[in-house]
Order: sequence, then structure tokens, then C-alpha cells
Amino acid sequence: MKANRTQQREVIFQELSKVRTHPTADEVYEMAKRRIPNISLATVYRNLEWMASHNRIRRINISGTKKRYDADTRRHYHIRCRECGRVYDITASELDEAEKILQKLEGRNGIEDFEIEFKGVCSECKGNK
Amino acid sequence: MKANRTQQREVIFQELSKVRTHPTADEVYEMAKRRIPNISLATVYRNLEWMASHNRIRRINISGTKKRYDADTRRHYHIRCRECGRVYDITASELDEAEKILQKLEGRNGIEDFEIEFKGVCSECKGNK
DNA sequence: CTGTTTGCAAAGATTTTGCAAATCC
DNA sequence: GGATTTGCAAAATCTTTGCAAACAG
Repeated sequence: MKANRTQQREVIFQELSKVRTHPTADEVYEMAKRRIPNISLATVYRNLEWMASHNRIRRINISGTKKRYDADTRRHYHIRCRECGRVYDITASELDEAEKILQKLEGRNGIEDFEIEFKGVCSECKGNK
Repeated sequence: MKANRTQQREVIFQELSKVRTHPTADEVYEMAKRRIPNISLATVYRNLEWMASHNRIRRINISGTKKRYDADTRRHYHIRCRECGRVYDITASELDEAEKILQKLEGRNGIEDFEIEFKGVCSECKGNK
């Protein structure tokens, strides 16, 4: 009845925790494979979904067709590079201000949560031109 | 050299404009099929992407694995029902306030645009319980 | 032991692409 | 007529699932 702590689940969580890039399932798979060479992609998918639904990690609702995951479950915001597709954290005092305002909406009309997503070109891609 | 105005593209745009539900490609396909019975799903995909990249419509970067589209290209915000997955527009004075603050970030660090997405349960789903 | 998780392979779901025919201007 | 777009079917991507074997507690 109790959830098991398997080697795979631990490794997946640890690898996800190591990076700030909000990887997709197959990126996590590649990382985990370095420690468990015969781990299966399906196991990675299952565990990411399991951990997300148990609030151990966060599923990021961000553009594109791929799901992305983040080991940081606190509320914070992201920017996605429209060139390379990578997703980074973003902080700014304006965000804290906006967050305070938007939090007032929670609880009204069934609103439970919100996300803010920025779009732009990351410094790495800008440098490549 | 000039972009053509085909019957398919017009119908796809008109059908998308009719609804406020921010449909997925296959939902647009179903709507368009009522007017052009032998229209192809691929044509719908191609035209939605074409119109999005030409700013005739907006691609909504919202949770889930499916892309969604919106004929309203002005900046506005969405809430997604975590029960049924539908996406609705949302307005509130707090959103206008937050928008003003967040707009200050545009232009800094490659930031070009932002979106705010809410999550909750829509009134329809709440009623069904 | 009993229930959960794993790996594998197959199936699903969603989106994109190659190509010849049709359409647009 | 030349470029673009269409429909179709096949391919490509991404995610989920069935199942028997392995594992956790």
C-alpha cells in the first residue's frame, strides 16, 4: 500500500534535482542511464508522472509538445528560449510584485494556481549569432 | 511569391474565430470538416502553424501535450480546467495591474513576451459533482 | 507473501513530411 | 505558367500500456 522507494525512482529524482534546465522525460532518461545503464524510458516516464502527482516534483506547463519537469516545487517562473527551446528560471522584483497581486485571485471562480511564462532568446543563442 | 488565400485557410480561420474555447488542431479539423467534408487533417495543421507564424492567430502555450490556437491575437489570459482540460479566457482588474508591472520586464535580458496561465476547475465541471 | 515497480515491446496519440495532383493569381 | 497548397498515406515524435519477471517491505 505504501509507495516503494526504488533505486530507479531515487536516481531519477536526484538527476532531476541536479539540473536547472527543466528537462524533458528523455533528457532525464539520458541522465539516469549514466547511473543505471539498463533503465527503461517507460520507467522514467512513470516515475516523473508519479512524482508530479505526489508533489515531489513539478510538471511545467510550458510551450511546446514536450512535458518538462522541475525538482523545485516552490512557485517560481520560467523563460523559454524561442531559438533553442531551453527553459530557464527567471527572477525579478517585478515578478514578486505581480505575484502578490495575482495571488489575490486564487480562491475566486475556482482558481487554484497560476504560472507566468516568458519568451525570448537566451544569452547563449544570442551569442551564437 | 504572395501567400494564397485558399478556401481551406479561410474556413479554418473563420471556424477558429467563432469559438472562445481555444481548440486543438483536431477540434478545428472537426469544425472545418462540416464545411469542407474532405478537408485533410494535415491541411489544418499546416494552416494553423502558418497563420500562427504570420501572426494571424495565436498559438497558446498551455499545459498538456496538445497545441491550442486562438484567433484573438491581443494579449489576454487563460484558465485551464484541470478536470476537463478546456481552456477559457479570464479577465480581472488584478490581471491588468500585473500586466502593467510585467511589461516593464520586456526588452530586458532578451525578454520579448509573457503569458499568464491559471489552473482550476471550471464551473461546468464543478456542477457535475 | 502481497502489492508495487521494472524492462521490454507494442500500442496510442499527436504532429510532420513526401509527393503528385489541384489550386491560386 | 510558376509558385503555393492540398489530400493522402507514411513517417516521425512523444507518451502510455500490457505483461511477466524482479523487487520492496
